[in-house]
Amino acid sequence: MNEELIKRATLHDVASLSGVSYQTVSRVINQHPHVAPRTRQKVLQAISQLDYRPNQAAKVLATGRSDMLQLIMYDMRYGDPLPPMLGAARERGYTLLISEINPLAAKEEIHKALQDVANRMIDGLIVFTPYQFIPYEEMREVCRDIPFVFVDTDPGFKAPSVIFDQRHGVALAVEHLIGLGHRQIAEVHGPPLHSDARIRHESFLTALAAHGLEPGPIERGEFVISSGYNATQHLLASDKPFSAIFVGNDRMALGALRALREHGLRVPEDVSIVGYDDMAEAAYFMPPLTTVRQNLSTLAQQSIAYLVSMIQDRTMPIQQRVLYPELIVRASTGPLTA
Amino acid sequence: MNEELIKRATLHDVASLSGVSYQTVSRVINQHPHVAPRTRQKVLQAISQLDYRPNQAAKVLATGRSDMLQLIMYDMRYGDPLPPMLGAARERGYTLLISEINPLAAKEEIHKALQDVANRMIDGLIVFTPYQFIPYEEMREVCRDIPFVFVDTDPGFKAPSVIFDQRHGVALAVEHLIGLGHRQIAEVHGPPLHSDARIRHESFLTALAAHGLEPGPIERGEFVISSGYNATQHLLASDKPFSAIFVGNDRMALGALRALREHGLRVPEDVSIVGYDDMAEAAYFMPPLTTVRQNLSTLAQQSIAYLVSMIQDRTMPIQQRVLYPELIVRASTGPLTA
DNA sequence: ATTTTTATTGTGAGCAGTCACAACCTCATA
DNA sequence: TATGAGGTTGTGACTGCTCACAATAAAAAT
Repeated sequence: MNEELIKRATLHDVASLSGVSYQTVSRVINQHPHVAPRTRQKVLQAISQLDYRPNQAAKVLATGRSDMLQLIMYDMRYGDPLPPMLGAARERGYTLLISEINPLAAKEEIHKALQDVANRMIDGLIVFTPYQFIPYEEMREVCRDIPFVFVDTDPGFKAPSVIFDQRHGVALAVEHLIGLGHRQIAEVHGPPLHSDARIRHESFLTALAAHGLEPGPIERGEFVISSGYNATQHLLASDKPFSAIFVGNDRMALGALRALREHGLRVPEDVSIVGYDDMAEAAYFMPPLTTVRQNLSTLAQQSIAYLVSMIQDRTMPIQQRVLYPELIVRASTGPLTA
Repeated sequence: MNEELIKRATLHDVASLSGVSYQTVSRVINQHPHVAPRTRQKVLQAISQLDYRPNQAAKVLATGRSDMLQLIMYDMRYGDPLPPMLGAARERGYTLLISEINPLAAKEEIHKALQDVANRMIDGLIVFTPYQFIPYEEMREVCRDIPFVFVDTDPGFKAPSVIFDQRHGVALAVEHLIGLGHRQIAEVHGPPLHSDARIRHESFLTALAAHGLEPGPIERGEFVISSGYNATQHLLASDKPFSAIFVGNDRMALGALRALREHGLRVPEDVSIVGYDDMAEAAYFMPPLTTVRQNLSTLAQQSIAYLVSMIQDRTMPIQQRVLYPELIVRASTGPLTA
């Protein structure tokens, strides 16, 4: 009764049990046409009898394809894009594997990590890191012939990429504030190494300049809640007045709300606040946050679609697909009160 | 100059270039001892000259090991446990792959998804789904000889598992409220199919009973913000009075805070609130949320450690490792005011 | 100097599939 | 009845690596 050592059934086991060749079994498994219904039946019967499961590693080795895509993220706690990415991949018949990489790590370490990924016989790679952490040519070299798409990287980056036009998003936010009468607009931006943070910051200055306005006080945060809190305290301590704050992401905006409240300032009566990202909680902040939403479903769809088309057609030209964000107006912004 | 079709170098290419056998090359790659330094040098030289990269699929096929673990989550948006899990796996020399499964899907679909995972030549599986979605024996059958650990499942579930003693966590929360003088405690619990939600709910009733108290009004939510908001409105509409609410998770607590505020009730002066999970934002709620924290690092460490020990020793007995949560007291709870 | 030990290398046979090709069988058509 | 067309099956040669074993060389012990 010692069934410990029963080996997994292979294609050949199934073949000999059902009295056909291994090739025929392979055909049945891969849904090839040109298999007689009766034969197929026999094979399927043998498969279930032996509880046969095809060995993926062997398949990958033989075909050179794995039907797996890998998504590389820079921070797993920011999980919002994951469900749409998984969905988009699945829709196209791919399994999406997810892993993390630290874009601020030493160059060698990054290379090692990327090579590791590239060797795992993956059909394509999505690099979701708003850090310009590796040049295109270097990436090509590391990845060999594995196609990859950058997501959320710099505009104008000459590499396969899908991005949001954050300049546009920031302009929407700033114009909204200006439309409400605000002229002295402060800013809390994120870490400059973070592409999104840098672009949003630059766009903020550009947008103000386009309207002939000088920026109000500016502080730097790190995209985490506490840094938004601290930065806002610094804003309040500065002698430059302001009636609104543009905050680089929603998380920091949450910190900003607390700082203002502790200072006895009401939002939006005393200070208006605009965030960025429209995270799930933003609608439930006190008050609900006006913010810029980027449609992550679209982003995921486009990224996967682009990647898959590169897999299928190696001559696919490099392009940058640009998507547009939208402004979500809630209660954290209001007209300037004299 | 057509370098399109350069094939990837193989072990044999390296071998012939460096004038040794393929086996020796293999030894160099796998850091085996018993390779003469000079030989190793020659081989390494050839490897870098050919830019050789070992083919993982072939390795997996030949060894039957992949040095990969897979983590199955039920909801990717809940990304908090991911970083510690990735770290814990990496520390032990494993790459962690992450994927999602819908525990409420049809049984067949779940089986298919699990088989898919199991066939991918993975060394071990962590199932992080607080849903009793598959019996132990069935899971064994699907996974064959691949070890797996359930995380965050029911206490007393006879399967390899790592859980938090939520009964204890809830008791801490309830006793905290009772200690503040509260006697009429309402509850917003999560969906009963969700193990955590159910256990927290049951523990809430038990904890009250242990102190001879009747529960206040009880509403059901779905663990998302809006449901906490709605449920709390229902609580307020009921005729049962209460001075505190125990909310099944922090997200719903956020909704509850808004509902109370809109109702003109102050927290904690009029109503105290305790949440569960201690999500990153909880400290920045208005007011900062008193909640129950579960140390996810410890959870990750223990899960991976247990899984790895099962991989290394197939006779490892089934056990359930129980960890303890702690109460984090913030400003959302205060003494009962007559 | 001879034996034993130990370090270093090479050989055959897998691992579990796929692909390209060839061979066979029908069946309808000329 | 012969002839192709096409559906159906089988064969050989791969995919790139590791394992167990054997063979050799060098060093240590007798």
